[in-house]
Amino acid sequence: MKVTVKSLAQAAGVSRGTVDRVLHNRGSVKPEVALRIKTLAKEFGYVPNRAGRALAAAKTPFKIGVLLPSIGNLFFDDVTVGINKAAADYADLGLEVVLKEVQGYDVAVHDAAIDSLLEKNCQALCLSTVDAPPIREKINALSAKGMPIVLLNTDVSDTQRLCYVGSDYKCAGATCGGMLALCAIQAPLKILIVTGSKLMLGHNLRIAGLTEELTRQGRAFEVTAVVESNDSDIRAQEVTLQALKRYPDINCVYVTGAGVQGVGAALIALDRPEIFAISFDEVYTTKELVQEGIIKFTVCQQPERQGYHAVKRAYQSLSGQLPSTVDDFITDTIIKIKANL
Amino acid sequence: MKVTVKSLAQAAGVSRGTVDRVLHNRGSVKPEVALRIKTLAKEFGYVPNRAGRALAAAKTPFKIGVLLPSIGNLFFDDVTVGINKAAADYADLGLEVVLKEVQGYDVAVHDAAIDSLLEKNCQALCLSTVDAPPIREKINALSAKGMPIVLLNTDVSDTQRLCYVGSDYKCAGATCGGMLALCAIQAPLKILIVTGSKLMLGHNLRIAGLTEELTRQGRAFEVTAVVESNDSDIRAQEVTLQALKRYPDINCVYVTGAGVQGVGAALIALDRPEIFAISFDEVYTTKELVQEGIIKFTVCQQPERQGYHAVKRAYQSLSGQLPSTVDDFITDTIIKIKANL
DNA sequence: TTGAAAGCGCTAACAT
DNA sequence: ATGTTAGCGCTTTCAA
Repeated sequence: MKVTVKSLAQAAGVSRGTVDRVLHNRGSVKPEVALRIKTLAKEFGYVPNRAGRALAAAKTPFKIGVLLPSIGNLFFDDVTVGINKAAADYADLGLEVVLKEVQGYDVAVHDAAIDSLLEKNCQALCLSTVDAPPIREKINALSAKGMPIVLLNTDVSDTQRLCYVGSDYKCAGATCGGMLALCAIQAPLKILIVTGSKLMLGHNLRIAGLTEELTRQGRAFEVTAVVESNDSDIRAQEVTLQALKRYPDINCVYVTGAGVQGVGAALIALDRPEIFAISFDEVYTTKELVQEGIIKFTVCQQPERQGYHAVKRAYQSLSGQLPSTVDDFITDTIIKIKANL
Repeated sequence: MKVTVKSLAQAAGVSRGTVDRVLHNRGSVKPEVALRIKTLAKEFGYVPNRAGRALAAAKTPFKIGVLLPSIGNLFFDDVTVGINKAAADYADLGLEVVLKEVQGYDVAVHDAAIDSLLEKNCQALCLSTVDAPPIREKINALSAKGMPIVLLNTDVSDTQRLCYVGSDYKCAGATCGGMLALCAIQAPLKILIVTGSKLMLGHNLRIAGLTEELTRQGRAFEVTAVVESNDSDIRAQEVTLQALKRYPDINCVYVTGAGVQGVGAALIALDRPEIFAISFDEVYTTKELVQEGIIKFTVCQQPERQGYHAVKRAYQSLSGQLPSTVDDFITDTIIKIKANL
């Protein structure tokens, strides 16, 4: 027999209104009654019916706020596509998505952006944000109040969030290592690492993943130099040029963050097509470089799925479809070469 | 303003019952009235509300029939997982999924299986079936009657189906070619092709994709032999052993279908780890062979997503969410090596 | 051939 | 603090 608000009300000997109030912690219910109803709901395994709620609350949809540092970062275009698809898929189930886009990773900016989403009465959040104390505290405070928070693309350490939806950066790095081992340039690898920032956890994990996997496979290699691009193409080009001139025996370039186009420009300028360059993600310019053979392969993380599933998870949580603890949603680590781009 | 059955009824000057009858072609409506209502619905861009229907028709759910040749074929395990997830996701929106599993690709068996799904009053079908005239005719006849039919994993030529959900086999083959070119064994490639069946379109496309890509990249290669495994591991082991003994200079084995484990067994038996073996999909035994380094990489096709999306598409069609023509859903071509398995 | 009314599960406004 | 009621969009009787 199917468990509904009605059947719960009957079982508890109260009205449906009371059950509804208890289920949504709206107060104005005698604590003992509330407890009884909650117990019953758990016992019978009550799961709210989304169709019923969508219909009843058509004019008060669930509001999910999404924060993306997407301004000036083409990577997030695909994430946004996924978010919009989820929004469309769940629109007639009573979902409204508010998207807040910011530029870069300034803590104060992110902090303010989250506040602005809260002011708009969002009941759940999907955040692609920075791993900094003020943000961490805000996430934990909101979580403690019962707000579902999904961390998207970038996790924040030591937080009680609903779940993380994104890539396994270390696996992505290891995959690059595995590919390098497989592709077996004859000479020992002399690697130039062009990283976005030494402060970005994801970038560091990609580096660790690479070196660990090369070591695990017993491949001879050396990290000749590590330079920072600050995710800027101009800067990436400059530091790559410098490093390649200074260390002429470098035969592999590993680009952990943005700035891929800049690295490509440097390789073209120096006319060193024999250098084995690899990168992450598939923004338009990176695709072109793979097509041209400048970048040999790029390791991707299904950004569209990340956007879609972050919103889906938040919606599921709000509509009470989720168990109390949920697994993280780790997207696949996808190797793209010319042929499957 | 939102377009509902009610608003349509008002606009047409009839009752909601009449509009409903027209929208579902239930007859018993004067043709001119029916036409007027249909025109209005199109004009106003009416899209049925899934929540409303789910609630009203809770005891008469949409019934979607799924046919899989999954008995004895581990590949379909993941497809089934996806199907079940979709079934769960849409259960409270009034979806019921009937799964019919058969063994192999016998036309008569598949034909009968489809009939059995129809007898159970399925209103839409997801079929992973054979490309044979009787099946083709049945699909076209049902499609003509307005039944949404999704072809899953394997397309059937010359059919008017709703859409195809599955892999791009040629791209998968080309991806293998691209990887071989990248991985650059020094000597010219001498390839043994172990195909499932020369009658399977997918297997043939994988072969064509490989050779075309190698040619495109100007890679020296030769297809030394092509043998058939009939997707049986025992047979695959036998024919692989024979071929490798007969052509000792083969340095690459390309397994287009099932029987990967058999090929692995042959390679282990002959102790020829230097042979560059590649395969498709990631059934348990294939994963093990990749872990062991016997298979260098395997190219996968997201079977779980295929199952999920086939059901999702069929549901969307039944619930009137889809435009008149829909794109095929082509899953990604995914290279898996030891590190990202 | 058509209309009217009931009800699916839920929420919100109103009444007690 | 609790109960009652109306109604969301749709389908399905039952009448007419």
